[in-house]
Parts: sequence; structure tokens; C-alpha cells
Amino acid sequence: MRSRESDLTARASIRNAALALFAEHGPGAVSVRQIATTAGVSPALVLHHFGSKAGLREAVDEHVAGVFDELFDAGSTDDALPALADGDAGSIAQLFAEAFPPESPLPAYLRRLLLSGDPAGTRLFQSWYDATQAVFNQMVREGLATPGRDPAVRSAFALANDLALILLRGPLEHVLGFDPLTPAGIDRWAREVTAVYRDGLWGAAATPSARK
Amino acid sequence: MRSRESDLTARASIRNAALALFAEHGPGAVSVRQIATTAGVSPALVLHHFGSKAGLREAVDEHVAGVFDELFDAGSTDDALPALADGDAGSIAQLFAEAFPPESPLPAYLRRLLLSGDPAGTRLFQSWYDATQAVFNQMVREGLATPGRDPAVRSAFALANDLALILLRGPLEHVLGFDPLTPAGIDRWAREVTAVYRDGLWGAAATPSARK
DNA sequence: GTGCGAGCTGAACGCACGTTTAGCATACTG
DNA sequence: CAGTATGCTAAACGTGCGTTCAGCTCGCAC
Repeated sequence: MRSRESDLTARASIRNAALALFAEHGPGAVSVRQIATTAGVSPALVLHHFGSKAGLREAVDEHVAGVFDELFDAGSTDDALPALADGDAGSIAQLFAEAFPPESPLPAYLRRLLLSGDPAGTRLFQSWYDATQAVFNQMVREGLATPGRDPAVRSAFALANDLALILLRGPLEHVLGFDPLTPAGIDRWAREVTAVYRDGLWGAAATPSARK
Repeated sequence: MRSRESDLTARASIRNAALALFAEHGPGAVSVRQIATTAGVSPALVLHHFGSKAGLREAVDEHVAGVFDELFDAGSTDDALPALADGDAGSIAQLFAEAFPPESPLPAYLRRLLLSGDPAGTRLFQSWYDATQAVFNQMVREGLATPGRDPAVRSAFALANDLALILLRGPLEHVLGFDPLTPAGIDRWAREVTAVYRDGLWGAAATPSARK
């Protein structure tokens, strides 16, 4: 503890400490004193900057939402959607693995955001769902995909599968023996997902197109 | 509060109260006094029966693990695997939706178990992963499926997708407009999942086999 | 009917919590 | 050089925490 990351403002290092601790243990299980110690400041300074523990929580939420929005906006503009059918992009998990180092608290914070019923998490999920639907619709328009019998559920299924990799990162790492939320891990994961999305789960896996 | 569910032993109603509150807010954010009030007993009785708050947490973990094991054992014995290819069974989410009423705290507790890094959650996930792999292997042996290029990841992907429905139940309900973790909801969800697993995400959705 | 263990409570323990307050430096502003 | 805003700390506030303990009330064994 007592890090303070020296070149950051105290305000920022408090925010970072809170982000990491909230992500790991949940806001209810973390005390202002723990946050202060981790950030290398006095407990009073935390309240001085953020008013109250609830205020700090809000500030962290806003900060994280900003990071995610930025990440996702960048990810959805620089490449377009034809690459999607090859599984090269369009995956939130892929963006995460490339943008954040393995020890980043942000995946864990996303977990809390999505699963706590927090309105910020619901809003985030909704915006990702809308984006997923939009991509699907455009692919259908361009003849790259068919809408399926229940397009709303189909989009939700694709999004949920994508997020599952982030949510279940810990248990998956344990059973697979590698961390799927790293550039190397996500590659291996994505290759198989692409195969399933192309050919289904049951068939065509040992298809002649396999090169190895 | 002050329910006590009258015909349960005090011990059981304390356990139930703790289960519901832990699932909702996380053990760190719930006090012994809250649990006692919810269960309709005095705080001292909680400690009398379980020794400490940590002891109560362990007892709840064990209880839940027992319920899940029982559910899963029953689900994997009475039907066999050929139905799997039709998506009729083999889904943990489906077992959940049929076994637990919508207001059950168990899905939320599973969320915590899997995402908190708790060894009990890891163990549960491992056993489900092993079962998924076993089913896959048997299907391959019977010619119902092909192993894919990376069977370990393929099994993990299928399991993660299944669990995603439970984990993301709240946000999914919000965007879809229905609760996917009810018998009716899971039916609609499973129909689309079956289609994707059969034909992939991109194609064959408006296939001649569609009857509507 | 006396003794006793099990189930249970109310009051109290010390401790850590979130928050408030007074006051310390430092660095701009006039 | 005085005035003052900013960043920050030490100490203390009352509250609620997990836990302990003495003692109550049963129902059953002898």
C-alpha cells in the first residue's frame, strides 16, 4: 500500500485506488480508510475531494463509464463491420484484451456494473445491445447475414456470449490453463468462436477448409 | 422483515435470510443484525447457531453447493444426451428456470460464487466444465458432433454461453422486455440458441425448415 | 418434581466505520 | 508584504459493527 503513483494528483490516485478496491471487493465491503491507505493519503482527504463515500462511488462510476464509452467509440469507428464475419473485430472482449493489461481492474469493475443492477450498468448494456443490433441489421442489409427467426434474441445471445468471456474470465482461466483476456488468449478463443458462428456447434469442424 | 416463515426452524430461516441478503448485496455489505431482523430472530441467535459471520457464510455456501449439485445430478441422469442436439436439455440455465421461481435468490448467489474467485465457485465451474466436455466427447463418439479444432475452448464457449444467460439475466430482461430465466423466457431463448448452434450465426436462419 | 441441556434474548464489550472540524502548510493575488 | 484560497492532516464525533455473556424459558430424562 502507500503507493500514490507519485506523478498522479492525489485526487486521481484516490480514484484509482477506489476503482481497484471496489472492483475487487465491492463498494460495500471497502472502507474509506482502506482506500486512503492504498492511495497513500489520509482518510479525510478522500472526503475532502469527493464529499462522501457515495460521492466517490459516483465519481468512479462516471470515470469508468467514460473509459468504456471512449474504448467502444474508438473500436466501432476505425474498422467497419465486414471484418466481423471473420471474427476479427466487433468483440467487446477483444477490445478489452487489447486495451487493458491483464492486471487492470476494469474487467472486474465491469462485472460489478453489469451484475449489481446499477443503472449505469444497465445503460451501458443497453447501448452495447443497440450497437449489436445495428451491426446485425446492417449485415443483413448487405447480405452478410440472415436475421434469424428472433433477431432480438439473436443479438442478445451474441452480446451475452461476448461479455461472458469477460465475466467468467477467472473460472475460464482456471479450467483452460490460460488467461483468455490477453491478446494471445483472446485469439485462441476467437478462432473457435468464429468457427462455431460460421458452422454451428455440431458440425463442419473438421471441414476440408481446416489447414492444420 | 420479521418473516421467519413460521414452519421452518430458526436455523433454516437464518440461513435463508442470509442467502437472500448475501446474494443481493454481497456478504461484506450485509450485517449480522440485518440477517437477524430479516429472519425474525435476535442477532445473538445467529452467532449461537453458526459461531460467527464467517461460519454462516460457509454454511450458506455449502447449502447452495448442495442444492446445485442435486439439481445438476438430477438433470444429467433422467434424460440423456441425444436431446442435446435439439437444445431440449443440457442447459444449466434451463434447469435453473424450471427448478427455481423467478424471485429465487439462487441465480444471484451463483453470480457471486462464480465471480468472486471463491474456491467453491471455481470448484462448481470446474465440475460443470468437466461435465460439458464429457457430453461433447460422447456426442463425438456417437457421430452427433465433430470435436472442432480446439475442443477445450469449444466446451468452455458452450458452457460460458449457457451461464451468461444466468449472469446477465437482469440486463437481458431490461433490453429484451421479458425475463429469460422463466420457463417461457428460456424457451424463446433456447429456440434461437439451437438455431445458431445448428446453422451458425450468419446463415441458414430463414432456412426452408422454418415453419412459421 | 428436580435437573439439565437446547433454543433463545437483551445488554454490553471494544473496535472500525463514515464523517466533521480545526488547523497546518504552501502558493498564488493584490 | 498581507490576504486568502488550496491541498492536506490529526483528532475527535457518534453510530453500528461482530461478538460475548449472563440469564431466561421451555421440554424431556430420571
